[in-house]
Amino acid sequence: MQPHRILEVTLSRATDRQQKRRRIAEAVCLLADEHGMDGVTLRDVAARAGVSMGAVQRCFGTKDEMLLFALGHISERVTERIAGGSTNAGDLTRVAAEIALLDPAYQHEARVWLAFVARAAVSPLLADVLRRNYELVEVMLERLVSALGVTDARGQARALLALADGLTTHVLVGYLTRDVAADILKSHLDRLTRMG
Amino acid sequence: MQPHRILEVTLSRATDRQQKRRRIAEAVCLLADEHGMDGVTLRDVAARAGVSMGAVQRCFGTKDEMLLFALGHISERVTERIAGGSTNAGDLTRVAAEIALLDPAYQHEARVWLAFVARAAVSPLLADVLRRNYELVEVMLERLVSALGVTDARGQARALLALADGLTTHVLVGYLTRDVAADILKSHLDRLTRMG
DNA sequence: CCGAAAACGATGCAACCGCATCGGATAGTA
DNA sequence: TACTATCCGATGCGGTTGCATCGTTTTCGG
Repeated sequence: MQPHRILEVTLSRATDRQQKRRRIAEAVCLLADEHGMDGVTLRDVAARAGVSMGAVQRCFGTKDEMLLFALGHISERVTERIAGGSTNAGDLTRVAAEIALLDPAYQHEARVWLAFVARAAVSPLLADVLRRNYELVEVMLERLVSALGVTDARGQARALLALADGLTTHVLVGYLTRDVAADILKSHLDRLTRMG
Repeated sequence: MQPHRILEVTLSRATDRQQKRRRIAEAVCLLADEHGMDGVTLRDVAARAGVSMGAVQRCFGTKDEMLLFALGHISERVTERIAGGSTNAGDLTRVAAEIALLDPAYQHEARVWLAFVARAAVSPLLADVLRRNYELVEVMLERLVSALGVTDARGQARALLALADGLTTHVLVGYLTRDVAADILKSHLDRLTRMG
C-alpha cells in the first residue's frame, strides 16, 4: 500500500478518535450541567456518550485529561460563537449578552462553565485553559469597546467581562432574574457608549 | 436540682455544640480552599477539626447539613466584616474591596466562596442561603451608592456586586492579577462617584 | 489471506465514600 | 453509690470511585 493511503487511514482513525472525544466531552458537559462536577464519573460519562467505559479510558488516559479536553471543547465552542458574528461596533450588545450567557438557551452552558471555573480554582491545568480563553475574549471585547472611542479600552473590556461573568453567576444561583441581569448589562453598555 | 440549674447546664451543652459546629465549619472551609468541594469528606473534615468522625456525624445528621451550616457560617462572617465599619459614603471603596475579596488575606475565603457557589448552582438549599446573603449585601451597597446621589441606586449596587464577584473569580483562575482587578474596581467606583 | 496491531467491552481491584451501629466512657440525678 | 441518659470514638457496611487487566474481535499492512 502506498504511503498516501497510510496517511489517509491514519487520518481517518485520528478523525474518528477526535469525534469520539468530542462526543465524550459533550457527555461530560451534560452531566456537569445536571449534577455539578461531582456528578461527572467515568461510568456515567460513558453511559451518556453511549460508549463503553473502556472507550473513555482509551480516549483519555486519565479523568483529568478528559476534563481538560472537555473544558477546551466547550471553551472553543463558546468563543467561536462569540466571535461568530461580524465585529461591528453595534455588535457589542450581542457579544456582551452572549458572554453573559443570559439567554435561557445558554443556561446549561453557564452551569457547565461555573462548574469548570470552580474546579479551575484548585487545578492549575484547567486554570491555564480558562485563562487562555479569557484572554481571547478580552481581545475581542477590547476591539469592540475601543471602536466606541472609549479611553482605556482594555480596562473597560475587562470590566465588562467581569460584570458579565458576575451576572451569569448571580442568575445561576437565583439571586437575580435573567431580565434584571439583562437590564443591568444593558445599562452598563449604554453608559459605555455614551462615554465614547 | 432547681430548674434554673438545668437550664444552665442545657445552655452550656448547647453552647459547646455550637462551638464544635463552628470549628467543624472552619475545617470544611480549609479543605474547600485547598482541594475544592470534592476534597471535603467527612473523614478529612473530622481530622482537620481535630475531632472524631462520629462527632461530625452527631453535630450534623448528614453531610449536606454540614455544608449548609458551613456556608451559613462563612457567609455570616463575610457579611459581618463588610457591615462592620461605619456605613459612611466614603466607605464605599472599602466595602467594595472587601466584597471583591481582593486582599490577599481573603484569597482563601474567595476560593471557599467559589466552591460553594458552584455547588449552589445544583443545590437549591445552598442556593437559598447564598441568595439571602447576596440580598443582604445588596441592601448595604444600595444604601452606600444612593448616598452618592446616583439614580437607580439598586441597579448600580447590583452591578457593582456582580463586577466585584466577577473580578474575584478572574483573579482566582489567574486571568487577572489582584492589582489589575483593584484598578478596574477603583475605576468603576470613581465613575460612579462622578455620576452622583 | 495472514499475522501484527489496535480497539473493544467486561470484569477485577484497591481505595474511598457517607452513613449506621456498637460497647464503653462520662456526667448528671437521686 | 447506684441508675440513667447522653456522649464518644472506633469499626462495619454497602456502594461507588478511578484505574488496571483480561480475552476477544476488528482493522490494517504485506
